[in-house]
Amino acid sequence: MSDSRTPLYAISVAADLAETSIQNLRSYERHGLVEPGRTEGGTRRYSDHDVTQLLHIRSLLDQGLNIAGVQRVLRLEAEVAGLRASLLRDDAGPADSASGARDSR
DNA sequence: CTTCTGACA
DNA sequence: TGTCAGAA
Repeated sequence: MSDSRTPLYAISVAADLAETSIQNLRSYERHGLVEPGRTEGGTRRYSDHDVTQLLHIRSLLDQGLNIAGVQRVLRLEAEVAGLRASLLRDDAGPADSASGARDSR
C-alpha cells in the first residue's frame, strides 16, 4: 500500500507545497498541529499526509480560526476518520461498536 | 538544516 | 495571536 504517511519532503519543500514559510511550519509543529518524522540528522521529513494536513491548517487559519481551533478541527477529523474506518471495516458488523471513540484526550 | 529571541499587525 | 526576520 502506498503509505501516505511515508516521509518524503524536507521542510523547505513542504513549505513550498503548503504555500507557507518554514518558520510557520515549525510553529505549527510547536503547537502540535502536525508531527512530521525526523531523520537521523534531526531534520524534519514531511509526508504526503502531512502536506495535505498543512494545506488544511492554512485553510482553517485563513478562515479565521486560531491555532487552538485548528488543533480542535484536526483532532475531530482524525476521530471521524477513525470512526469511518471502523464503520466500513467489515460488513459482518462490528461486534463491539463501543470500540470507537475511547480516549478523546 | 536547527533552535531561540525579537518585533509587528 | 500569528507571522516574519535575524542570529547562533
